[in-house]
Amino acid sequence: MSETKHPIQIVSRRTGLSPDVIRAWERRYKAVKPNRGANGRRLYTDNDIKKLMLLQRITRGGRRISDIAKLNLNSLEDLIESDQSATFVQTSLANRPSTGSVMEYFDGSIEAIRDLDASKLISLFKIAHQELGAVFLLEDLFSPLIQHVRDECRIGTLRQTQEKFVVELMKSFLLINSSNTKKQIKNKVLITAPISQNDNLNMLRLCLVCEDSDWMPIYIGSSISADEILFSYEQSKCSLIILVVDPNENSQFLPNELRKIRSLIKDNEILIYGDSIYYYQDVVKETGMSSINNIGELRLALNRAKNLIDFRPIILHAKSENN
Amino acid sequence: MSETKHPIQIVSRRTGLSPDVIRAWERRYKAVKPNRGANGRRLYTDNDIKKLMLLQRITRGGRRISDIAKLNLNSLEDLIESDQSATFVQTSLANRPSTGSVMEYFDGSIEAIRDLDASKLISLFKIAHQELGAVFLLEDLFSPLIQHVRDECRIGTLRQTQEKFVVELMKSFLLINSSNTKKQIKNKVLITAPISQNDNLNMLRLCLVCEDSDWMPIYIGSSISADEILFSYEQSKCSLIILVVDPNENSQFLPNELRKIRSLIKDNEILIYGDSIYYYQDVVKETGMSSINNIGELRLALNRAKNLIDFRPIILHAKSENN
DNA sequence: ATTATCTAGACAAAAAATAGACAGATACCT
DNA sequence: AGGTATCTGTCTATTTTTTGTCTAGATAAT
Repeated sequence: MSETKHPIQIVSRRTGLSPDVIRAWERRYKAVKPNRGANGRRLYTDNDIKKLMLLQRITRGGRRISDIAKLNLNSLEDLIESDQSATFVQTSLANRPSTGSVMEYFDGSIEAIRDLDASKLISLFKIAHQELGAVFLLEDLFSPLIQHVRDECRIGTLRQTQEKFVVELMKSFLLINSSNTKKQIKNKVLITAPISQNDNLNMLRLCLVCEDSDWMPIYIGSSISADEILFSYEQSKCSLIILVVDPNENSQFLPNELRKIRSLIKDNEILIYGDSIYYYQDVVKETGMSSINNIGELRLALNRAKNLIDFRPIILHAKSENN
Repeated sequence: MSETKHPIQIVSRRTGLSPDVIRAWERRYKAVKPNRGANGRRLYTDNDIKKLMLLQRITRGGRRISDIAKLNLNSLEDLIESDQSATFVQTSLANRPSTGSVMEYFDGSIEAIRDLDASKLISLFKIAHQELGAVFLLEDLFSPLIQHVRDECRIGTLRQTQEKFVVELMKSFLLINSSNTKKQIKNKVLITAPISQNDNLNMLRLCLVCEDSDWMPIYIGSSISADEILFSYEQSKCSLIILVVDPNENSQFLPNELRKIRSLIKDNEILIYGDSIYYYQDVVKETGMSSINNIGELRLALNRAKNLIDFRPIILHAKSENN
């Protein structure tokens, strides 16, 4: 099958080696011996390419090309494997003394945000997370930080990009590091936002609170249509739904969307969380959802729901079986 | 059946090749042998057009026309396939020793995605990350996984929510865990996408490659306006910019946006990365940016740029001081 | 008359080859 | 440590080949 011969350009692109290097390796170490076409141009086989790719990787790992150029494919693959496993041993996490207060994290974060230095910011977050735990990380560091960045943005000291940057990182950090709890959680809660809603950071905050209240949050992101919400709710066997609404977005469709959701999910409690849900009071009442204005109310509602479910654990998903 | 014959003008329009080129390819390499009408004009069949389109794509991809002109349709399709897939899989080897465990991660991930179980998926990712390292995690697990999920989505076995779910988690995971290198990296590269572009996962993939080539990626997300890009570029003292473009999005504004960026950032090299930048060839050439088609090319460009910078380290940010 | 197409040849940019040089690392040897 | 030698990726200069484009003159179509 390897009838196809490749010109040096293609080899270069596939291997990431410059044509100069490829020729040098041939000239100096006979790493590959491509045949020539009638016109003197090199024509490489698939095996040549494979070998060059291996060589490229191994040399980037620190070996000298002269030592390995003459090896055959199998030896090279063995080599790459042993090199690979050797690097694993190296990367062990250093023990970090728990220094510093939240204030230091804050200042360090600001600096990292100013420089758009993601790795610095993340390592700060990691340390803070270890020291403070998820909830306090959010309340004591993230919240004031995002507040501060938004203020600075408004007066022009920081840029929109920097706000996006930090929000994105916080979001990802929470998403990846929030679910570290080892404790057994049985009750699941679906956290999402209907179509045209986008405040992901806030939603992740709710995830944390839920986890803190012994609920297992199922977070499926925002801008989710009614039937996707239904599907996720049934699929993950949640016993509660929290919809996050954000009045800043253009939300003329929200009332209708809420009605659609309710028509699909009839039996269960649905909480609506948002800073200013009073705009939608009427629809909320009409659809029989419970509006939640702040974290305290959320905690109360979560506990109430938990007791309710513990009381009648079986009935909840009766509906999903009719499908 | 295929009685319809096409004049050269039509062929030119359909293939994107100039009539001159089409004739030259026939004269020099007998790429196609159109019959002539009574008047001596060339009349091309649908198959001719198909072949010319394939030839066009392959030559754009770096092969020489003289090498491929005489191949038949099937060989050409194989070739385009292998070149294409080479850009995707690229670094992954056919038989890696860890295939067994990767397979387990894969199956476990599918299950977690089905259940929308974020914590399970993340802990799988974490283990895989430790075992494979960032690059192989992406190439051997994430790429096939996302491919599979998208396929399942298309045939309806998985839902849109589940695709969003896994993409979001992968994105966050990469963002948080990619920058773990301890090595000293001096050169920074800004990775972003202009307004109305959104393929974040791909961008994070580029971040990994950059890191692998000893560049420090500054990732500021997508849909960034020209002046925000300028700001980030100066603020973080990058010496290189990579713009990721995604032709799927509605991108009628892209050419103008590129011009705007170039007008703000005159002196430095700007790379454009995307699967099909051909569409924008003209603007790319006009703005003097370098188009990058695949990871191999990116590696080359990064190395070249690094050498360029090492050679003249001071001149680079002279411009930002005139402000 | 204008436009499109054809042939044949010419041209310049790009790509590839060879040989040699150079400079930053790395290794080796006092 | 310090000096020397080697390694190695890149670059230069020059030649040859490839290849897209252009020109000019002729012919046919609209």
